[in-house]
Amino acid sequence: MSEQRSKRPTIKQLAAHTGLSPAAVSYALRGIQVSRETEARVRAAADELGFRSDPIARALRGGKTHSVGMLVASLADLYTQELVAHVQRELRAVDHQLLIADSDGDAASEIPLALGLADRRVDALIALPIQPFHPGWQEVAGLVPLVAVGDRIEAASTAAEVVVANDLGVQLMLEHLASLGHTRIAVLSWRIGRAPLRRAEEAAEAQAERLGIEVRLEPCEYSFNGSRPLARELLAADDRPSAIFALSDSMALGAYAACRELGLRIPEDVSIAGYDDHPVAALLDPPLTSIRWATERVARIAAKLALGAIEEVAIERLTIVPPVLVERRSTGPVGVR
Amino acid sequence: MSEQRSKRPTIKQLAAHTGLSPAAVSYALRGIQVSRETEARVRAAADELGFRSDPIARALRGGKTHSVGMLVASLADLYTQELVAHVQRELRAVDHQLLIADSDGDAASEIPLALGLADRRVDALIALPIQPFHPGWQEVAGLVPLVAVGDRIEAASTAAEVVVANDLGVQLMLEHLASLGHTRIAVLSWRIGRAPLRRAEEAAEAQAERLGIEVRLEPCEYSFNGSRPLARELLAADDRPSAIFALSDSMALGAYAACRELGLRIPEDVSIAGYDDHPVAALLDPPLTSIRWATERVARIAAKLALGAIEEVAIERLTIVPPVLVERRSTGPVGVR
DNA sequence: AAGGGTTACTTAATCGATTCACCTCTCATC
DNA sequence: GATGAGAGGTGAATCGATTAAGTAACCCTT
Repeated sequence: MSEQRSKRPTIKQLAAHTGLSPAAVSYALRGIQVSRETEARVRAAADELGFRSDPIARALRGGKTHSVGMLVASLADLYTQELVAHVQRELRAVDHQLLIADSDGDAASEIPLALGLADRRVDALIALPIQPFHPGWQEVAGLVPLVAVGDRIEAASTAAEVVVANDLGVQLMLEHLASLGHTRIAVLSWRIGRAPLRRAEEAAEAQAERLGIEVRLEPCEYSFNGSRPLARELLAADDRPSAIFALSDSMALGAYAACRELGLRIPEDVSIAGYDDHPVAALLDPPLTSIRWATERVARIAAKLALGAIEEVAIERLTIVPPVLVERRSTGPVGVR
Repeated sequence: MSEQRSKRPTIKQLAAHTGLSPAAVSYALRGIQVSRETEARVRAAADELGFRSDPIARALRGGKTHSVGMLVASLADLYTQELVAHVQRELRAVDHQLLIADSDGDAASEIPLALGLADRRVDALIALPIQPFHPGWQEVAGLVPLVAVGDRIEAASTAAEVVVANDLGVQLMLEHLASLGHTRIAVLSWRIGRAPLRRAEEAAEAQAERLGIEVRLEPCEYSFNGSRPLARELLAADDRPSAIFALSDSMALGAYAACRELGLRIPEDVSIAGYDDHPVAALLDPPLTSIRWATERVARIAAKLALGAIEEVAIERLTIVPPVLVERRSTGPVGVR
């Protein structure tokens, strides 16, 4: 079973091969304090033996690991996947590795996972927190530069934050729906009633009052298939809402499926709205009205901030991304019943 | 700028705190060769000081890192994202970390990325290779247990392989389309004309001959938005195909969008078929006919195999997953022109 | 009471790279 | 020809945990 694992050349073997000391080789590889000639000789030997510096050893000694951690709340979610993909692309461009941890909606595991990433000596940590108030973030931020995305982390001194103004996004959508005559709207939220969705929920309630419409918050499993039964139940009821506003495109997809199962037309019988404006949203039938907050841009900003924090250059401490309403054809005027 | 990074308690501090030697603490934490009393004392001290064993130091010494690497060809792709999400979930259940590298379709970077993951001492590596023939895999497999997914890696002694019988999948779909009367079919493939898609392409050509139909292979950008202009061009031509078979649901989505732009009805004017059967496929309008190969199951198998290889238990060396045709409403009989 | 076998530790080496402190030349300067 | 500076190295400690080898104490046996 246990095959023989080959071992790669170390700096010590390079030293033996070139007749230098390990220290000299180390310096040579980084081109400091050595003669041109020695440097060339070491590089040649390194190429010949296929030497790759061991990131683990370097990390232990305290150097950079060229890796960035990312803590997400649900890798099953479409927009999170987008975010991850774009961050990964940014990092790849500068030869950094991405380590992913997924709390899978479990608030209690969030801090331990973040600490676990810090223990692995990631040079920076990008987090999409679900518990921004947890004091544990303080410890995390003490171990590694922390970039918060989506919501502010109140409990710690983060290196930077990229905040999406979700209260504005919720406002835009509810205004849009209200202007179409909707007065009974179901808002699909996440089962964990915490930030950042808590803020979105608060915004929804505030807007409901302001606009004089009825908004019902429905805690939901966070995925296409999770929202499907809930949407079905809501739409089958006698007092069914005239519009469903899902706080994520993934959940909106579940609502689409429920409509089709029940034979309801979108938007004639019920309006459906999403959040995130995932690329898929525009390809649905009908195309989904959603709130765009430029996932790709946010990902790029987050990655740049993380890299900036690593280099210890001055970075923007707080970036606020205003979302916009993308009106497509899944929302329409309230029909006659 | 440079904030003070706090340092966590080490085994040495635990030793000082308990009056034991570092070695004794190390043993105690793993419950071997120590008295019950000492073990309890050490554990209590560990809890008190908030001790977490340093995975980097452990890795350097040669122990397990409790992390698994995953090399993918396109994190932007829906099915890859699914795969990653499910693998991550399996790993999380046993407290392992996932490290991701994305070659982004660049064949040349595949081996270096794999080696980079091996350098980080992942306990096992799950790879979705785009260059299964590359001799570099031999070196990778020599460094870390290698689990190949999607296609066999010919060039190396892998620990295990999970192969999807894509030739069968292609056959099923083309037979289905042929039985509906389609004789001119465009197959959207990937721009990198390599395995595993090369095998799918070969299968397509073989089936075309067998079934007596015309199949045109169209190399394509690998994403929704990438396939959109190509599909549009194909469908706008005079000799447009009566069916489009995209070798990934992501690309099928682009074809949907192209149809809508051109005012073509699915499946009356053109049939669209996908591959992978992503959860979104069933939610489209019309629901997408696709080939299911149970992404979640494959992910679970791959994760289990990786973990099995780590534990050095006997594992299935070759698992072949037969895909099945999921017939939905995006494919139909050829209409009259 | 001497010998054998456990148990519960301690000491020191190890993993691979980095870095501090030191050493030895060479060369310019007065 | 002594002084000093700087270039180009070397040796050893270090990061934190693991582990082989060694030791001291103790119990049991004959």
